[in-house]
Amino acid sequence: MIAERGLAGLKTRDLAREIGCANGAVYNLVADVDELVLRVGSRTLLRLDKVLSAAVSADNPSPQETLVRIAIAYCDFAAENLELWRAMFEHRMEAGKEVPDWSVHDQLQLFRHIYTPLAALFPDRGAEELGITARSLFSAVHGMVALGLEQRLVAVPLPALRKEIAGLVRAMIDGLIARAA
Amino acid sequence: MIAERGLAGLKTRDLAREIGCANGAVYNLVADVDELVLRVGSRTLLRLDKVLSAAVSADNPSPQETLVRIAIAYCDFAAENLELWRAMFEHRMEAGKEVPDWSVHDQLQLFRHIYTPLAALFPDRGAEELGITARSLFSAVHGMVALGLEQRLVAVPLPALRKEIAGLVRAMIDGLIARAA
DNA sequence: AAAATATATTGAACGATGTTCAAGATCTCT
DNA sequence: AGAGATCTTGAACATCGTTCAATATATTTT
Repeated sequence: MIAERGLAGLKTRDLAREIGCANGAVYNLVADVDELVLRVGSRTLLRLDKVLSAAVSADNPSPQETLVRIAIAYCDFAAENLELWRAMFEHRMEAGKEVPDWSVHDQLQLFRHIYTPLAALFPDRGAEELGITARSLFSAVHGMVALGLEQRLVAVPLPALRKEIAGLVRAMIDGLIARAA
Repeated sequence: MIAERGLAGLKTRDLAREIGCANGAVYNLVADVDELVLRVGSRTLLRLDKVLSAAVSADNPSPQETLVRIAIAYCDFAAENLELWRAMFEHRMEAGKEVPDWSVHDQLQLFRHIYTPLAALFPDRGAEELGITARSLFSAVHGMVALGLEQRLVAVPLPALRKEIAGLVRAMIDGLIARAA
């Protein structure tokens, strides 16, 4: 239902009807909608993980090229799974509640796709520094994808967006290498 | 109320009580909450615009340095106006409704802070190409600020975030110049 | 096989929320 | 002062997520 109608289009009553049970029966499977959304998010992250792995496994590209491919694959996945992907970032917990550990874990899991090639590029750097760099790289790419796929402002065609992202990643890596030298 | 309790903490009844009028009277000032949020957003954007202007007006920095300062100022503004700033990006229109022109205009207005120094850096490029580059730069910085200020995952202290952003902007510009040569 | 216990399902009801609207109050202009 | 326009009120509506006592089903025990 999220994939078809977006996060805002997910209603427990519609969901119950689609499943074929009563309103209240939804709460036998899930504590509340927060958990439901997070569970869907984890499935989406798992599919994303496979896509990212597949994006580099074919040949053995350089760390730089690996990072570029990861970014492009991320962009493509977001475009092809727009609503599911958006739901993960649009969703906010009910006031006061924390994101459960299993969900945080599933999110952090994906950073290894960025962390590993970064570590190969900068063997001298510590784990914490690499972690921050990985987060920065991801955030920047994520921002470009998020606003690029939002039709609200300037509309950018997907091929142009992919090219922009590739340029950004290459520029960031070059910049990091230059400052390391 | 958005600044204090966040976008999700804005309720029309509380608002009416705070203003000192009946529930329904809110709708004499505003068509619906969507408009209310957008109006608040426009005020926030106006304040942001002033901050960005002030960030470069003192001396006369190079275009590169100007872009770095704009990015840092954007980060600082977001940190100091966290809920108001978040509200602008978290808010989604009611299903089927489009963002009104005056709001889109107020949003696009800010791009000149990025566009102008970019145009100085790349005088040969056309308006459309510059527009795309400006959007990319903004998206990348916005992404870093958005995820950086979100405590959910890895917590990054503000000074570290500012340094990361400055590095990203410099790297992107260097990369753009290198490819232009 | 029957009774007893545990579990699952139902759908009406609750509380919160955005929004509407007829009735009443207030203001404005002649 | 009176007529017409405008504003204000607060009850009522529709739509949500969520709860829960009653009912139905499944499992275990005797």
